Amino acid sequence: MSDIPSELPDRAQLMLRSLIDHYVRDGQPVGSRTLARDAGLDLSPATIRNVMADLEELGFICSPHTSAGRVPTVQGYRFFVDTLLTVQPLDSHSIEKMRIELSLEQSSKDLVASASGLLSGITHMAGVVTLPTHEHALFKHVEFLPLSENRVLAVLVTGEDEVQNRMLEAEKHHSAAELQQASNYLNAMFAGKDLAEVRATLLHEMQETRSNMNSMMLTAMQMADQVLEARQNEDYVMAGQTNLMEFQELCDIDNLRKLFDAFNQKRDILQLLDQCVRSDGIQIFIGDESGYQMLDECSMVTAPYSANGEVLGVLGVIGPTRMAYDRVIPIVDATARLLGAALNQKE
Amino acid sequence: MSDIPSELPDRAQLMLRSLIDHYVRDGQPVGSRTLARDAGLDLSPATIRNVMADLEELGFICSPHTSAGRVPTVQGYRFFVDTLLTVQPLDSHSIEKMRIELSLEQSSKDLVASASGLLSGITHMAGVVTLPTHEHALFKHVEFLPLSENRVLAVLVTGEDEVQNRMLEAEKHHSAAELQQASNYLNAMFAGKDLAEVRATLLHEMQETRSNMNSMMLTAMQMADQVLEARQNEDYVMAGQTNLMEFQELCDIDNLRKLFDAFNQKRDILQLLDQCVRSDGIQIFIGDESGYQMLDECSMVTAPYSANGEVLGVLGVIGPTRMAYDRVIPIVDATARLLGAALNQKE
DNA sequence: TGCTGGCACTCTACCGCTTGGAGTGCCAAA
DNA sequence: TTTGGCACTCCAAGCGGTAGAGTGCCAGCA
Repeated sequence: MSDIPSELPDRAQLMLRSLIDHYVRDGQPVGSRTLARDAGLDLSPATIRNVMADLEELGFICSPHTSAGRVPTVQGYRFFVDTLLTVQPLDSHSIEKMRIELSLEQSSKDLVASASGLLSGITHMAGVVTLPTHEHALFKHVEFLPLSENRVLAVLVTGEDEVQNRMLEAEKHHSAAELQQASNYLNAMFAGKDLAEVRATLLHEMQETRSNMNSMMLTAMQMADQVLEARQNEDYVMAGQTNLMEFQELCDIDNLRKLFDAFNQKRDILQLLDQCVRSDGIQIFIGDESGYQMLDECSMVTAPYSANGEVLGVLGVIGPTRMAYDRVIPIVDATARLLGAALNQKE
Repeated sequence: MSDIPSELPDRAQLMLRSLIDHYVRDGQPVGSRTLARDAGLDLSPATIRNVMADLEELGFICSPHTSAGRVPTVQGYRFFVDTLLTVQPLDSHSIEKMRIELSLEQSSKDLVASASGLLSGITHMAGVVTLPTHEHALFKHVEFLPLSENRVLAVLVTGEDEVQNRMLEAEKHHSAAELQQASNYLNAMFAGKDLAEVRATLLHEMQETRSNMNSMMLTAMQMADQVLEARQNEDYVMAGQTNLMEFQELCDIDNLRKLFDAFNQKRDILQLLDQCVRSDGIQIFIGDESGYQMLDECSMVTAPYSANGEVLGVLGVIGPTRMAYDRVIPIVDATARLLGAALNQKE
């Protein structure tokens, strides 16, 4: 639609930036007079109005009604974020608070919760952090315990003492001794190996050498396979949802309900977050860019976090479209790095 | 304050009941004309007004302003619930839905989630179910696994294959063999015993016979003690919180936030639910009776649920004060019984 | 050509006023 | 004891007027 957005005159860019600054600060449509006063351009309101008309034509701003000021559109924010934005360095107080909070000795699940709490606490919006995938965690130990009938409890210890339980249905009842044998076998074979590698080896072995295996080995492998198969428990931890109720523009009870339902449902949000794992670096969805109606009035700023060079998950902030991107981006960025570091340290 | 509430004339009782019926149905203050038409008393509005004045004096109803109808007060609802209410039998469709949902084979945690979902689904309000306490569950099996440094992973299997992990900090590093020995000892000693009994025995033994124990036994007991000590993970599962957004009277964004914060915080709600465990049977908090400000506009209907004659937890419904108590009470009651039965069946 | 002041215009938010409807309380009569 | 009647009160909604904010356009100026 727009002809030469990249060649938008400096003056117009400056004005757009100033307008967004203003609007983010106090949520009111910004008029030409205000902008003339504060944009630092030393132009009369009339001139400002001319430029604003141009910006409106380009789709970067619009006015709610004839005699209101202008408000940034999604495209306006997008242009701002992509080409005008200069991030504000994080204030030392916040960063210190984060560092301390995330350097406490705690399980990775607790770390994730802390990170989520920090994000929401510092930004006064909603924080969200996906649980780290264990794709590349190390197999450390597995233990099988007999339960009633054919059920077997599998306890899998990975990487840095992360523990997971899983209930398996076996084909027949196994005694504690049999199961002990099976786990010994697996532990001897796989300890210290990468989980993905373990899985691959398992599948391969089961296909290739099936006939050569004794029944104990086969049982062990089948059960291990079940344990590893079911580990796709994608999930996230969210904090500060209620912060979003403070924002005027989100206070439509109907939309608020859709939003909170989506948070509880998790499916859509997970799908969205999933898109952010791949893009390495900050990813931003502004307003309806997300494609989900309940997020039409919201923006989401995310960053993947990683340890040992492996991306483990995504974290981010959800808030109103009218958010201080220049402040939020470094916060999300820093949190991702600190969380990664904290998880790394555990290894 | 009121002199002879128990001797409230039949006619007045009938009117209060009819007024509450009306108000619950459409949320508007009820006037004398409406009541004259529908209360089935064949009296003129003027007479109705006289009686209404009495009810107002007793504190059972009040009018928002001079020329509005009357609205039940908390005391009005209380009197209604305590002495006027005749519960409506549950429609067979709902009860069947519940029975099916809760008879599926699932872990007790999932059962609790299902029950919570059912409560909110059927009542269109928020459902809440505390996790079952395991106080009286049976000790089945314990397993210790060595992790890094001095940490030990304890896996406790109770009653009907409920599994719990716990991370322990030991005083020194233990080998897998040592830990195996310890768990063997405990399993032999306590398998099949009541958890509370196990705990008591442990404490007793550790005090009395400390000097006679070998170090393995001592270690085993200390660790077992740690495992059982930290099992007070009171928690609840909630569903349908967003249903509450549909109610006009709760739509004050400020109060809504306080409410949702309380739901997330859990502490206050847990404390309230805790009061309901003791009272055997339906317990109802109407409006500010709960003592928590964020629940001033809400009522809570709860019932304890139990299996094997032991109370395991509480479940209930949270909704606006203006709720159909006669419909909600049997739902809560039935859910408690069905959940208890489902948990029972697992044993 | 670009900038500016001036001016007419538009729209919202707010205030005060009026009106209709709903419901009450009280009183006198049945 | 019940009832119809009546005066009264209050809210909600509609209406007109006004002030304020902001716009678009235009003619004049550098």
